[in-house]
Amino acid sequence: MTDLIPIGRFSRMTRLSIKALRFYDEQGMLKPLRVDPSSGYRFYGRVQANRAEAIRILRSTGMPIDEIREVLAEDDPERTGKRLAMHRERLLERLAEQERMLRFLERLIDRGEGVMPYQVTVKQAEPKFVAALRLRTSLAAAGADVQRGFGTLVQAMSAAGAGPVCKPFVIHHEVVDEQTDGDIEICIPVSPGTTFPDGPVRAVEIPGGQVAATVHRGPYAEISPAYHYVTGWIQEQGHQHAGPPREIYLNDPQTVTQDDLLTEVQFPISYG
Amino acid sequence: MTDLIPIGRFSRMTRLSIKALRFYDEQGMLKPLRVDPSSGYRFYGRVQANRAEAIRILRSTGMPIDEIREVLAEDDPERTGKRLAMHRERLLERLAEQERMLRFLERLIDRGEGVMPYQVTVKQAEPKFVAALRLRTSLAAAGADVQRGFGTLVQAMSAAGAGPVCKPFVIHHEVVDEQTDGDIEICIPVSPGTTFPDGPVRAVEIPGGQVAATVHRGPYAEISPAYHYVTGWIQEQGHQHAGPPREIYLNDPQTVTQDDLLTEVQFPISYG
DNA sequence: CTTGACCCTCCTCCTGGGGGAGACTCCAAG
DNA sequence: CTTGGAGTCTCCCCCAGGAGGAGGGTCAAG
Repeated sequence: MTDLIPIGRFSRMTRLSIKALRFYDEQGMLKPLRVDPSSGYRFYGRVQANRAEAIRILRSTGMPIDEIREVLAEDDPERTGKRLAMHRERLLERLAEQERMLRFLERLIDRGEGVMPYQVTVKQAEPKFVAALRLRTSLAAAGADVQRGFGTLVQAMSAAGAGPVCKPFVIHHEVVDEQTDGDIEICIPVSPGTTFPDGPVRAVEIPGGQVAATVHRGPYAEISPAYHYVTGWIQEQGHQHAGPPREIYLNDPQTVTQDDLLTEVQFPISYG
Repeated sequence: MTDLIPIGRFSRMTRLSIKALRFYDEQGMLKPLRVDPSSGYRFYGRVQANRAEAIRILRSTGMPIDEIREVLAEDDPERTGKRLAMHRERLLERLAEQERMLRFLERLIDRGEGVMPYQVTVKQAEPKFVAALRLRTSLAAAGADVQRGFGTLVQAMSAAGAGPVCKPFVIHHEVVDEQTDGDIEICIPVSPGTTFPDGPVRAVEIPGGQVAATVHRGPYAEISPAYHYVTGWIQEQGHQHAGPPREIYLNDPQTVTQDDLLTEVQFPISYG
């Protein structure tokens, strides 16, 4: 009646490996209906194939064992639903992440230029008169801080009756690492002579000069290769660094997608 | 000039953990420029940040270490492109797979009926006169075999001037397991009295009777829980199996998506 | 000279099992 | 009753891709 199924047949029924079944038993998430005390043989009931299948499906979505156990232990279907929804969110996030990386790979393939598709050019940067805001930030907070910084600048500029005359940029006076925060200066070019009342926003003249530059296309988070590429190039050429690097935002995150963002990285150099 | 960067700073530059860097060194995919022979200190060059970044990105898409090593060792950009494209294909496949599972989860959530959303009903199945084709198949080949079987049946029926009078179905005379193949009978109901010339297609009368039935919604590959659910239910109720189970295809894979496929699973029973 | 920040090697641990050794156990046929 | 083959048991080691920590050497600044 309540026929008992040995592990091999149960394995074939549920398409879970024998090893996996024993593992799930050990983990307490799928205990056999009966374990023969003398031989140690595991015997499952048909009813359990059900639960086994659920485990298989959840595992195949990458849900960790502990969580599956919890999900299956949940009586309240509503809470089960919530858990599944949470897992679904996580899956979606990972999916989106992977797709971003995938598109990055695609770009690499499309250009057919190997793994590091940057071209460094040397050019003469003009001196610029800017509205500037100087602050410290960490890599993690940089995105939000720069965003807010530009907001502050735009407000101050409109109060001073000035408009942007050229692309905005950021000067990295110190290296901004993962943890260590660093000193950066957020700049929007304005017409020379513009003045600002006392406050965080100042009018500054940024000197020009020879720069080594390259353009990064893609999400801002992926910009570091561009930096490394340029610094590597400078070293190879035997040039000297001659000032803090700048990032010039060639287009607007509001109007193009992350993947099409263009950021120019400029390093002032002097011929060694 | 060729400044040497100790592992900690290089780790911050590349956002690879120190552990990971040491591991990559050991694996021979990112050897430091110089290793102090007395202290064992690793020193990297700026140029290597480049390669490190590539490794980080490839790893974040889940590419295994060995493959990254090969990709980076490739000189020919075309072959590199090919490799990346292959990896991209694999990523896409996994992505699609995960999305399928995700939709399955979604269905579970939507119904809000817990993890196993099946309802078993008992009903009286009518006897059916069918064009039948009997063959052996394995779980792996079942999809294609059944597809072809229906093709053969339809041909024979049109040759005999008969049309389908009701939904097609398949009888599982033996359990079809992962490896072991089993005996199945593919059936399309036709008007009683239809005859077929000698050949694989025969006219058969399928007896009716009491059946326990449930409907599976979703890809055919995910149907096994329905089977387990019904057999479990039959056992709980104390009924007896009274014949091989049938699958009735309620809609057409040509006209609806995999996710909306409806398959009724019927087990003939007798009250124990 | 000391102190604290770095760095080294070596060891164990994690997840989710896979592979295999060596020993029982079960069932059916001879 | 025996024998053989298939099925099962436990136990141990292995995989990727590192993380975490122990115990000890190094380096530069104060």
